[in-house]
Amino acid sequence: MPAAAPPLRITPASPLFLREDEIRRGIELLYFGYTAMIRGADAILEAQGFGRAHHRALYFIARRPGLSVGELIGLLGITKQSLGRVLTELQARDLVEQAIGTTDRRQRLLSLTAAGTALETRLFTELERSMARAYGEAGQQAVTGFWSVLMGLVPPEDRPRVEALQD
Amino acid sequence: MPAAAPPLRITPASPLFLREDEIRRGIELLYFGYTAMIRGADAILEAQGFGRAHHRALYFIARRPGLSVGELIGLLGITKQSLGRVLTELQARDLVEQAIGTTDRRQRLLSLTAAGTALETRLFTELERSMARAYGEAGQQAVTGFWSVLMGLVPPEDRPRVEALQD
DNA sequence: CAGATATGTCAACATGACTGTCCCAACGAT
DNA sequence: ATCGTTGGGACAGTCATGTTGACATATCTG
Repeated sequence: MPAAAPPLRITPASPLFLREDEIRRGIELLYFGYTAMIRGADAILEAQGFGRAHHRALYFIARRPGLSVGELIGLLGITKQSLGRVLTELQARDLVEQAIGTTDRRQRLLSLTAAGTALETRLFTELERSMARAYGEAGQQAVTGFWSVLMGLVPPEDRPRVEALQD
Repeated sequence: MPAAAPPLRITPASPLFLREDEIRRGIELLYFGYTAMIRGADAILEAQGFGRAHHRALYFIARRPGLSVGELIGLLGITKQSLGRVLTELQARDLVEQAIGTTDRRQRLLSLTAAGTALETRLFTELERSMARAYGEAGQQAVTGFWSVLMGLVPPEDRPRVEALQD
């Protein structure tokens, strides 16, 4: 059972919820909410000499162990040169390891080492703290709305890739 | 009246909506949704030789005309040196102007020129296109949930600053 | 008047993205 | 079996945007 919701006073969207004011409210909350959630992990990363780019790579490798370099590039939306540096550093620190692809031997399938899993868990726990508090304050129904709007922001052609993360 | 919602199949949050899977879903949707919304304006910015930092400054100056440099620094969460470079460039291009503070003459109150307003409007229209589509697909009630969760992500001590943007 | 505050500026540096190029190994089809 | 394509790695240079630190100036406040 979820804890009783503390009083989070949110003005509901009006029937005219496509007015500029309400659009701007969404833009601003998305900006501040996103940066607030991310910020929690920054101290851990900095202590390790890593940045947010390393975090994103760790996150998706943890989420889809055995994914190929190309798939990770697609998820992150960056170039292979940009990812290359990050991946090299994570491997040098024994947080990420590669395996030769089984069906296609050109592929390098990425996974976390035990140390990598440990770090990713610490980072995830930070994000989880923010997100769980927000979910708990807002309630189950609000969470569904939150997901709906965010998925609506993703261009339809990119949605399958996001859905595919959900097993 | 809003257009009939197209079929946006979103699995609702389960009663156990604080499980790791559902937390991860929120993290991922927040990441992909945020980047998708932002991306729309990038082409306009690049054509002008600007980046996202310029966009954020323009956005908040448009939102709160006459705000001081210190207030803008607080909203953006960056140092005055970082903002200084951005602001200098925007002023050199006659998009932003300064006025001496009325009650405190040390303050520089920022506002957009006509050209600045024109550019900000173009950029906003891009964001609005994404956001309005997402709102429309998800519906009024989902928008309220979207706002609730995002506000819950913002640390309570930072919430007044976000609320203050809503007039 | 003295100290604190708002802002500006110069310099050095770090991160993380980009483009462009070249390379090699492995796949796939002819 | 050769050949074009693909997955991945490596090197070089550049750019945007953030950081710290130090110092200057004008103005406010006690």
